[in-house]
Amino acid sequence: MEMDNIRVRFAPSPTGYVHVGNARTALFNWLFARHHKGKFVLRIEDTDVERSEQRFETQLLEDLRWFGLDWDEGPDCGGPLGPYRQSERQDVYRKHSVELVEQGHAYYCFCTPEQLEDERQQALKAGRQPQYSGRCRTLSKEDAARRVAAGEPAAIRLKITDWAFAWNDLVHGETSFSGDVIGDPILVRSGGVPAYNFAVVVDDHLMNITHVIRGDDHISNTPRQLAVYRAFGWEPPQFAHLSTILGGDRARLSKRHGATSLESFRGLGILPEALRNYLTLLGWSPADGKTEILSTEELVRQFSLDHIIKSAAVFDQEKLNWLNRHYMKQLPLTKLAEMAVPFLTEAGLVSEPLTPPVMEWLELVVEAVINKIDYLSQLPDAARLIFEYDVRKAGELLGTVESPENAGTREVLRRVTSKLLDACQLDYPRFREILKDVQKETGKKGKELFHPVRVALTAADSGPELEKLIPIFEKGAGLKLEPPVRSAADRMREFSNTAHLFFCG
RNA sequence: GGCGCUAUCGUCUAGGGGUUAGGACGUCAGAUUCUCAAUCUGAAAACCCGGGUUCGAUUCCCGGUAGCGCUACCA
Repeated sequence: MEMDNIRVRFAPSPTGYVHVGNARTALFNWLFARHHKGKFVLRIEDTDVERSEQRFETQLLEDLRWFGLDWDEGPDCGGPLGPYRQSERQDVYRKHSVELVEQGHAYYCFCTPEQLEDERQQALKAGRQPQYSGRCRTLSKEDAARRVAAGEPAAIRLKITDWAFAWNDLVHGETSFSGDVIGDPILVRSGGVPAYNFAVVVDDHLMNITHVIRGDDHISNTPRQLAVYRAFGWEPPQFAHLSTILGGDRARLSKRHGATSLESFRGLGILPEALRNYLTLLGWSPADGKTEILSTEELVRQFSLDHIIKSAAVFDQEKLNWLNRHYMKQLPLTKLAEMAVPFLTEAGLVSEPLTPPVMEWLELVVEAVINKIDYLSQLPDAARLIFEYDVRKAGELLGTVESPENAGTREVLRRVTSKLLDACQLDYPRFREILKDVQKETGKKGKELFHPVRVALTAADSGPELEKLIPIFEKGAGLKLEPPVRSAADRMREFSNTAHLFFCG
């Protein structure tokens, strides 16, 4: 295979929603270009997009950039073969379509949509192939030109003359279609808007695209496009068709399956490197067949079209989560704390100003809960027990401390509380000493000792290690945060008052 | 209806005419920890069906079935 001057493209429509399937297509193109040190071109298919929806393009580019892709030529950075927006290439399409008509490869079609729909329905009813009859094909050129000049609406159709279309698909191998299954396809709609199958071919050729890597829903479009290449006498690029991504119910992955857009993954706090790794694994595997965790550099190094699987894959959020957890743990705490800020702020757990000491403290917070979450947006919930203290909940979880059968628990909590209140400077070693003393005094140890203390301190019966929580409480209390974080002593004081620890038994 | 694409554990996949069919996520069990999580160890778990070809098919061929796509003046 000719591997010099590789040029690939990603040509999305700006809809304000980058589906993971499209993201994966973009990623595979990008990986292929980077692997071969070729060019990655971004082209916007916006012929149908309202001018007022221009903000969608901005959003699209931002999503792709967040995802970690960069492009050598595109609507924002330009390039030698622009413009890179289809809406700005209308003249190009017009010129090329007229050329085909003049050469006799295409013709004007005056059939109305209603007429065509009628024929279609009839063919379907009669069990025939619903296909354009070719009625306008035989109109004389002069006649057609006259009607067009008179302002009659006309579409332009391509004359299909070939018996068969075949190509060597880089993923699927030899693929072919018989020529008689496609009716003469529309090149330009009567409104003057070019049809997809025409515009892509013109663009891909004019932009010197060497490899077209796209979704396999385009396989059946390929013969139509091949026909356009042939009509122009252009050499077609190589094609590689990627399988579809399905949801758990084996239907195409769509919005109703949950998070399916780059934006939604970003909102969940999924790391782009995790998503890149996961999406690449969905349909591609490294040469050793075993490695699962591959950095983007490694993906670029190893990527190759011939390890792409042909069958559709079901999107598995659990596996993405697993990769995301991995990449989160790889991140330096400073970085992680920074990324956590928006999520914590939104949950109302922290507020400005986030001074350096506060950020340092947040690193401890993030570290304490990092292995309890799949992605960053779960962090506020996991860390809530640091920021909020619900004394009633603590009481409920511990049951009635007044009752006789809880005498042991009561004793533990009493002693811990008074020692905690006496301790002027609490850190974990000191806390540990206190518990040791209480253990000696009460004979309680292990779970019996720790559990009541944990519940009284956090109002939850599970959570991060007390070893991590104690310093977080103490340092947090010293920071004068808004809302404030309460110290261990403070929590115990309130608990003992509410539970009447010292007034019974 | 026609045409096309696809088919290995629940999921992502490796493999390939003779293998104990490999890895990963998830699940379950054990270890560990004050708890949950994390971690470590282990277990259960797959070649869609039928017919060829062959000494031998999960692998190659054909058919079926199922899923998906296209069948547009959608992209």
